Amino acid sequence: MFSLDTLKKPKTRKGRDTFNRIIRAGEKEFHLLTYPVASITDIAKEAGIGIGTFYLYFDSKSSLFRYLVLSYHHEIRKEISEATKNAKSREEAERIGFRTYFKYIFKNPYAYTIIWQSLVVDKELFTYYYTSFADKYRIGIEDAINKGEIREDVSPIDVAYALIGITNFVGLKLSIFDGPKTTNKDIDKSVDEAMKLLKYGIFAKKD
Amino acid sequence: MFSLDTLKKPKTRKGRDTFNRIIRAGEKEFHLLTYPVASITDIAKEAGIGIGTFYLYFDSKSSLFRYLVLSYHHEIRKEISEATKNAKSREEAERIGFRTYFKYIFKNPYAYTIIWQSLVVDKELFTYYYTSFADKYRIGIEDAINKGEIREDVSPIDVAYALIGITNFVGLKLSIFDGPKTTNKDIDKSVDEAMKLLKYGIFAKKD
DNA sequence: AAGCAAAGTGAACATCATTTCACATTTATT
DNA sequence: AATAAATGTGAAATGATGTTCACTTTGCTT
Repeated sequence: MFSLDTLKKPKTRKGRDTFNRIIRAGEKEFHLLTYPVASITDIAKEAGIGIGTFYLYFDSKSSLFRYLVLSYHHEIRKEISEATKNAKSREEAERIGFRTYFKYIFKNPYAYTIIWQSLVVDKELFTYYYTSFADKYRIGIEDAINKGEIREDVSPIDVAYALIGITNFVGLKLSIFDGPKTTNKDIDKSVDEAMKLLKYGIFAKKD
Repeated sequence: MFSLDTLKKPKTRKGRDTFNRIIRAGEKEFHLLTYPVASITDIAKEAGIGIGTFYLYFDSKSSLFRYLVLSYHHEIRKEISEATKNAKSREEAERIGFRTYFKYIFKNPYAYTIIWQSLVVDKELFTYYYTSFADKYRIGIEDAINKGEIREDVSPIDVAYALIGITNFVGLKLSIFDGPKTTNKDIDKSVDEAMKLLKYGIFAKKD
């Protein structure tokens, strides 16, 4: 249903270079101007190509957008799954997952707003993006419950959405609101804070 | 900077009725079609008015959108602040806050997508919406820390964003992904799950 | 019932963006 | 070198859409 296929794949080095320039230009323009404002003319100009060249590789403006969102989806899942592969515990996996996610959005500063824009540009894509993400997460949580690492009395799908919410909004703060003044130290601190929440909750213990 | 003022306020019953019809039509069309696709013609048709009438009350399409987002912002804050006014503890306040928020988004099924769309339609508005929300939340958390109800070792602003993230994504699931098949019971269950997370974290205790 | 402010209208205007296409150039292959 | 395949181009066709404005209707007030 949602695939990364494009209208036409480039077959030479030159073609691949142009294709990549379109991708990079699309990211930048969609991020900076937002989808409805960014025009194909803008994107072509930023990529240093003619308008017709754009339509050599993509059907339409929306098809480029969709390609970008699906690329991020694929990459983020891949990076998190590889990074957590050798985790010794669910707790360690969660910490690495947070960290990998935050690192990713700083390595790809345009990804964040583009993914969120999908709610406006293509509601089904947005739904696919988050429901499939949540479902994968849910399965991991169920496994951890079976191994006795996560409490049995939690609802895996609710926890999945809660954790996705935490990463998304802490990520929103780090990358959009605080933006370029965010340091690696800030990222590490936010990971620590999120882990504290997962480990101890937030309330003071009565004693 | 961001105010709820409109181009012109209606002065008669008839005018107020028309104004309200524009608001309701705008909500519906922006939600169903998304901002860039929903046209003034659509909105006017849905409201049962002429196009010119629209411009009697609003400067532009974007100004109606902004009015809607700011109304939600105002209403949500008001409802939560009133509902939690007499809470006996921070824990109770958090529970009531979750519940009030979820109830609100079911009472206003179009609010959700419209607020999120502000990232695309008006980035500054989006930033204002969430940063001011987070800041208010942060202050509440700091107060609770001072009263010894929340642990001293947490970062209030990070916790604020984490909690906003939880409500937003659990709310997303309830209202957009699961949609109309969500019952009151489901809402209560999600509130319980979120509270468990805040109280105990998610990991099993080693014993 | 006159007078006036408020409310209402939609054709026409001014833009503007996506996409096509006939043609040009570059690169790979024989 | 010749030929085919791939890549590149941008003016122009096409199709909207947001907004204005000259004008009409409604309803309140005296």
